[in-house]
Amino acid sequence: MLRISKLTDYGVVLCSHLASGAAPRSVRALAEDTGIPSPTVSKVLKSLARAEVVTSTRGASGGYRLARAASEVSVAEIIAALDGPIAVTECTDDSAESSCTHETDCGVRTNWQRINDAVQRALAGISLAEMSATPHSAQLFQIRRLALADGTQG
Amino acid sequence: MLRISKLTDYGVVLCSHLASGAAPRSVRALAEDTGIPSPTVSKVLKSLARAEVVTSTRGASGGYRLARAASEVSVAEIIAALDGPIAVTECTDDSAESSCTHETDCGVRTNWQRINDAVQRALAGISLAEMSATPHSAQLFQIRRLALADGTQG
DNA sequence: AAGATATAGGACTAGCCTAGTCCCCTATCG
DNA sequence: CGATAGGGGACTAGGCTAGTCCTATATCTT
Repeated sequence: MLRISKLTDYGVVLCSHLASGAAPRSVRALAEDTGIPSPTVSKVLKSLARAEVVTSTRGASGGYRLARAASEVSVAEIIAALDGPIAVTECTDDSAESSCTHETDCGVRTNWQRINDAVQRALAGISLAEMSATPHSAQLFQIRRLALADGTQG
Repeated sequence: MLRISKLTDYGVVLCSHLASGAAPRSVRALAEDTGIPSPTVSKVLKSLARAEVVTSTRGASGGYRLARAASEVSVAEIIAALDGPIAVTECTDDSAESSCTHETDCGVRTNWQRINDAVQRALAGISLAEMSATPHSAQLFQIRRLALADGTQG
């Protein structure tokens, strides 16, 4: 299915909500806004905080904020924070290369790597600001930034 | 992880092997060549046959062949045959839209759809012939064809 | 015609991973 | 000092993936 996890989807939605205001928002408030159960909201934001996508403030009237401007946070970052590094196949993963014992036979491997890079590049080129854009302003969503041609022809 | 399933990976490897010759290859022979257990090889090829990516010949000296030239089979097809339609999020899937009850709130949705299309387009632009290319001929692998700019700005 | 070869289709199972929950600790504000 | 809010991690249930196996069917060879 080539599908990202639900938690990652939540992450994008939550960050998108955070992008709409500068004040820290509590887990509870975000849970109410998004309909995502609060323990799950908490879990997602904890991971995002560790990846320095969001920052947290403890104590009364604390909560979470985006660590940077929405335009400076890429979708790829959010995915990486919650789902681990983007690896389309096991071959393209950092670890566990021993599981594929016929790498020499496997001419396919290098090219999976390229596809992986391409997908990575695509997701890195999309900012949270663009993801948060309403459908009405979809014209502002420069899908052209997804173009993968740049810099991959080396 | 944004990862395709192992079966899909196998599918690409198997098709890649099939691309190297015109004669039908049996499950057993392919299993020996690739190191993939033969029941699994069988399962994968059955799915690919149903999707008309490969054709089968029964009986003695039968086996599987590519249904078309390797240059005419896209990676996206193989993924779709084995993993189902490409759907990065649940929102972008055809069915089960009821699971997301806050679609109106969710400005993110339309943009996931675009990302989905972009990934789809990327994978559709890569042929099996290109995937099968050895690393040495990697320069022939026109990653430029991954460019997603074309036709997505409507 | 008979037997060997090879796929078709589908049922079934084990194991892993995701999603979600919960608990206790620490920090900050009033 | 107490209330609020996040930090960290353990734990569990469910679903999905990967893999196996069995029987039926088609084709070739002798």
